[in-house]
Amino acid sequence: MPDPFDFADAPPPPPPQEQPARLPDLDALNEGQRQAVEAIDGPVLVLAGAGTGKTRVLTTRLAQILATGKAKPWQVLAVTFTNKAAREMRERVAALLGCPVERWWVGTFHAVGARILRAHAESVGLKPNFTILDSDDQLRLIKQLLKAHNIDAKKTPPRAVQGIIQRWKDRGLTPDRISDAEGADAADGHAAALYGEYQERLKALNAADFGDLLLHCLTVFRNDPEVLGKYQNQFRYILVDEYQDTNVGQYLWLRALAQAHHNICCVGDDDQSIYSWRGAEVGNILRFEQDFPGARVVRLECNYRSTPHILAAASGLIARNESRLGKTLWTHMNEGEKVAVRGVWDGQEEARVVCEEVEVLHTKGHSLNDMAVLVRAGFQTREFEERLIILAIPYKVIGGARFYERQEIRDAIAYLRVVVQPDDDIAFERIVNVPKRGLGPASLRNLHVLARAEGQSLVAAAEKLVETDELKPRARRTLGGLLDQFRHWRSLLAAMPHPDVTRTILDESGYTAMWRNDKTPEAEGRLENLKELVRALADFESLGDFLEHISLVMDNDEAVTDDKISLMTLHGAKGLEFETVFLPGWEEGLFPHQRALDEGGPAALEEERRLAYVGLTRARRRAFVFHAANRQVYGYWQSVLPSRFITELPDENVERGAPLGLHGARAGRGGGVSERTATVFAGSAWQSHARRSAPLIDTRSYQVTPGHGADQAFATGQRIFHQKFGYGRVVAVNGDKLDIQFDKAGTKKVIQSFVEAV
DNA sequence: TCCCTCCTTGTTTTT
DNA sequence: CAAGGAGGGA
Repeated sequence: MPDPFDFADAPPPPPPQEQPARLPDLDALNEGQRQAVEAIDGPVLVLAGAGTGKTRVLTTRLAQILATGKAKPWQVLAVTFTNKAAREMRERVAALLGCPVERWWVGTFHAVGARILRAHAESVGLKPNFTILDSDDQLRLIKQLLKAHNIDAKKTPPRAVQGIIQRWKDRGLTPDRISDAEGADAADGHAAALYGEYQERLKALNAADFGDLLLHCLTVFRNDPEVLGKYQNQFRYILVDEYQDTNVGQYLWLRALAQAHHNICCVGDDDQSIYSWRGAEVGNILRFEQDFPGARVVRLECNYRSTPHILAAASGLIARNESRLGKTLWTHMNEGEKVAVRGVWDGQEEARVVCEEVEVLHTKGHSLNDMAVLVRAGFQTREFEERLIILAIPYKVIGGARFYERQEIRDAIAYLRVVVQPDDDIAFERIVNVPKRGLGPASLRNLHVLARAEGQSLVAAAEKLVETDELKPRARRTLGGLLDQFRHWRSLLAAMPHPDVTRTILDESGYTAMWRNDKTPEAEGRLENLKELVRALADFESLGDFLEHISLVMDNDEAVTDDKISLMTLHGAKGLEFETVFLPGWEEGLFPHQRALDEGGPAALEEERRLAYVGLTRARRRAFVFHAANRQVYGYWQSVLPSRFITELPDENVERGAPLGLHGARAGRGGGVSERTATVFAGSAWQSHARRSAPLIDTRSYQVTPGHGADQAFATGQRIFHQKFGYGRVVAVNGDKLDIQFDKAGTKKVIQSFVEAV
């Protein structure tokens, strides 16, 4: 597999072979699409409604720019949000041109950001080989920081801190730009300080998190106009997919890069903006014309996907939103069926009815690949899975635990990371006691203390520590053995293909054996996954390449060869389409979700409505909406009301079907039901916001430096004190290691920073 | 150091 | 209800 992030170092010597690119055929496009393709110069916003051929416009436009010679491939920057989208873009443009395109900048925001950052890492205090941390690593780091400050993880949940920091990064805010007011009310007022320290730690670890990949770019651009100028001039044409999902940081990044040529083309649909909760700013797309003066706006409103009823139902629904640019989708298609709305008794019946319909369609010859169940929340898939298993209908759950997020894969990768980059403390900590080797928190604390005092990485500290008597003999031997293994594996890298090295590492470390001895039912699958990992490794040039790839590419596309119905969340369904779509769980509290209602106000309700719009517009020919009268939430049975979105669907496009199993539900609508619903939702989870004032924590009580000897010089004969061994006298000095004759403990080798002069 | 029990907490998720 | 984390006891 070619490395999808194989960007050229910019700008390279022109490729020797001028490629025989063919001009894309514009006659196949409709009027709007052609306008969007031909408006090459200047800022352009393409408002592409669902199913209006957005990708086609984007790819044809790219092909056009390249084929007419308006720009060389490396002068074109095309950014997407997912690797899948980037891959698709590459493939389709290559197909249009009839030849592969080399050295162009097509990738996700993060991949492109990483590429730029590696070239200028020094100016933000990183080395070019910095590690990219994922959210799991981040969390680990934040927990450490909380602990170091004696901050109660119950009052200040690490997850919350992580979220706050991430949101700040989304907005392009470095720690020095957090206003006092803002810092004060986040996470008991700790967040601002923690953010600063978190960044310091990352720098010390030579690591960047996902947010940093863009945030550091912004800093580089800000501090170094020459570098910025280089990229501004290089990128003659910039294309952005899914612009409605960009956050402030991404917007600033794009605006900075587009300053020289102003040829930026953003494609998006404000009605499909469903990621505000992770920092996306619909405002970016709503404001485009002000941000880029002289911008041309092209609307794509001819829908090639859905039947008129489906389209009208979706349009009628989304028309209730206030903050939108507004589009009127239309279609040439024949009428088709109305959107079917069905009430059922409970979740089980819902699953039963849906699966019956699936079976009926399947026996009529419809492929399962053409059907999908789209749910609001992940837990909803369970009932469908159970039912599908009973009926022996093949299914796939999309967006479950991803391959690279599985425990065993992350462990294996941590081993590789330590071998490739010994300073990777996060990875080291993850595997130092996996499998269990008796190097628990106590030994680790020792390492930490030393590493902090000496400003070194854990592995470096460990190398030093095993030379001394600081550790108990057993721990010392184990740690020494582990370090020897690291060295050994590192030396293998030069001599052996990296998949073999990996297998060796997994075997020799005892990691494989650990799972082989594990009697739980998952163990076998985990071993399978490890094999799969080794197999996947063969596709990469080197371990380094592989690690870069997986830190950025967390996707796992399954083979789509066999016929299976898809189960996924509405979020996961964006960008996909199916002949038949089932939309269960349209109930107040679940969809729109109670949490959105409680926390996000009217804006959040509009986002939920957009989510409903996305769901409906995934359907080509058939859409079924379901609502149950009773649903089990957190183990309790609740009576629930049909979603307001059901009421908002235009009557003429909806067939409100035989009222199945509404015996209790609708009848009780007048009073008791809604009251009970209200009580249940009011009572449960949404008090997480209640903030109690915490006593101020005395951070001085935590001491990082063990002794005071770190920067002291010791001379032979000097009296000293050591935390563990007590008083003694220096008998020899070897650099920062001392031989001490202890009064009680005999002669020991210890590290200077562990003793203090008395 | 490890294991067990108790308690809390429950969307959506890419990179 | 169910999972994950924290804290306590062996």
